[in-house]
Amino acid sequence: MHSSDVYASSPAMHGNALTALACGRAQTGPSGQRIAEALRLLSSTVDVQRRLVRAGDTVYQTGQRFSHLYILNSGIFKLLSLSSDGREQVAGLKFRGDWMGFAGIAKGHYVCDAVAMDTGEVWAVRYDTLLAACARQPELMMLLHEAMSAEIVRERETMLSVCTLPADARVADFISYWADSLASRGLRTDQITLCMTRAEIGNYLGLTLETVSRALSKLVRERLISFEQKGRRDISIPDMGLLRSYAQRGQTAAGHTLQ
Amino acid sequence: MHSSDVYASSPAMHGNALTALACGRAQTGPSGQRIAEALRLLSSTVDVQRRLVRAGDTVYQTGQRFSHLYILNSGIFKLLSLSSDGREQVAGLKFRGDWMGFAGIAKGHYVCDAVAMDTGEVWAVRYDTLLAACARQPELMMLLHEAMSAEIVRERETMLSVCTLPADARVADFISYWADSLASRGLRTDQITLCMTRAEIGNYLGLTLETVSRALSKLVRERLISFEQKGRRDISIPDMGLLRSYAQRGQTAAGHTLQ
DNA sequence: CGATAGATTGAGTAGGGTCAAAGTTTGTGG
DNA sequence: CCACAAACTTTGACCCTACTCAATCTATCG
Repeated sequence: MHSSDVYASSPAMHGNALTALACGRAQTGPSGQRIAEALRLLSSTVDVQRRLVRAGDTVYQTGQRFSHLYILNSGIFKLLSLSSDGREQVAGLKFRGDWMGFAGIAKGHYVCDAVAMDTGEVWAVRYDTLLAACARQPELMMLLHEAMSAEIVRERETMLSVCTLPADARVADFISYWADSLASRGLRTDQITLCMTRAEIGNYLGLTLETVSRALSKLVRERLISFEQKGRRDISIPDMGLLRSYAQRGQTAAGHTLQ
Repeated sequence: MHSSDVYASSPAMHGNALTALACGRAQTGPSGQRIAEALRLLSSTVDVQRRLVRAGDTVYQTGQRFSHLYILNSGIFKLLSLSSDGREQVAGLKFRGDWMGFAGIAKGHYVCDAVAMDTGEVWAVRYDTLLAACARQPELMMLLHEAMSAEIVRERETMLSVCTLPADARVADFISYWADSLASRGLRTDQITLCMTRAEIGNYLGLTLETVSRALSKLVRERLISFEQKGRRDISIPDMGLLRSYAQRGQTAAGHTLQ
């Protein structure tokens, strides 16, 4: 088999297009099984350094010299952007199978803090080693490119949400996104735990914590979500479809029936 | 020279970190000379298909099967995101040396329209061919990764701007970004031509066209920019530093002296 | 020269920010 | 095990920024 055969049908081969269309939303990463495959390929091809983390642990920090990429095996991370003038923002959320540190490639240093929001395990891979391995292993290179591409896709979706949706819909969209992220990793989505404070969610969505709180209360009132007893971080989603359509159409859908 | 030597110092080797720190803002791409080098490397390594475009021409459209990446040799492009429910957004701006189509890698189809806003020339490269070439040419692979990484960085900066800045500062930040993009390609920045309507700028920044217009008027009043006679698309920037600090600090800086 | 697309500006409004006061959880130390 | 503190959340009242609607003005092009 000549090497060019391997590349020939790369995008279609993995069937991302179909998956994405089917669920009506882009995926931060490949589906559950694909993630497992990807992790297996990675760990069998390059030397990974495993590290257990607990909520609050930082894997890398803004300004540190770029050297490794990190792949999330379990747990949930947030990326914190810090601008030169002190503004801070949650720039992204990472789940199992996601990569972290891409932005460092172009700059030579990390441009975010990567902070665990949960116990979990990250794999560190030296970037130079990875490049060398990619040259030998086309599948690995494709994997890497898909991961970077997926990050670009996700960031655009976030932009679209932030720029075009009113507050309530933005929060609904956020919850849908979180649930989809879990779903594409084979986890339950009827009941999810947001391991973020209202302030963090607001920061991520360009809203204040009060507005997030009000939006959540409104979603509860409209029966699109409900809180579990004891603690307001466990959310039940009776009908993902309803929630998602609310997010997409702004409050128009509910607006003309209830308000 | 063994191939692993080539990878060893990849990020530092290109000196992006220094450049970025010096100008206080991330670059969408490498500096003028580096872009020329990159384009030379690309055209000498893989088979590029050159295409001249005029304002309004579309290079690829949402939904088309992904097959090529596009590199901008001259001109300015916008990327248009189109969500399933009809919301539309200018998702990015592309200048000489920038790549287009990355988001298609993960999805198998393009997720934006790429539209020329000016006459220019784009180079099309088959993605499968490119992958094969990357395996042989480490420099090419690094180039590609840096371009994808730079896009991620830029998108994060946009998010930060959109989520944390008031309207006037956001517009100021946008103009600074445009000027920086030109500067890093060796072009004049004291006088620039925004080839976008107020509606497009507003859409990109999550504002209405009226708000953009008012913000521009305000910037003129505060002498941070001025319009050229005949046409309100040619903008003079007497002092980039002032404009940039206005963008970063919101209107606080001007607020306590003028208002 | 009119027609059309784009830009500016004003007036009124509403969505979301700000400030403030309680209420809930979680965690810690006695 | 309880009490207290600290962190987080909710809700209300008020206000301001940016959106909406509308009129007018300016360029560009046939």
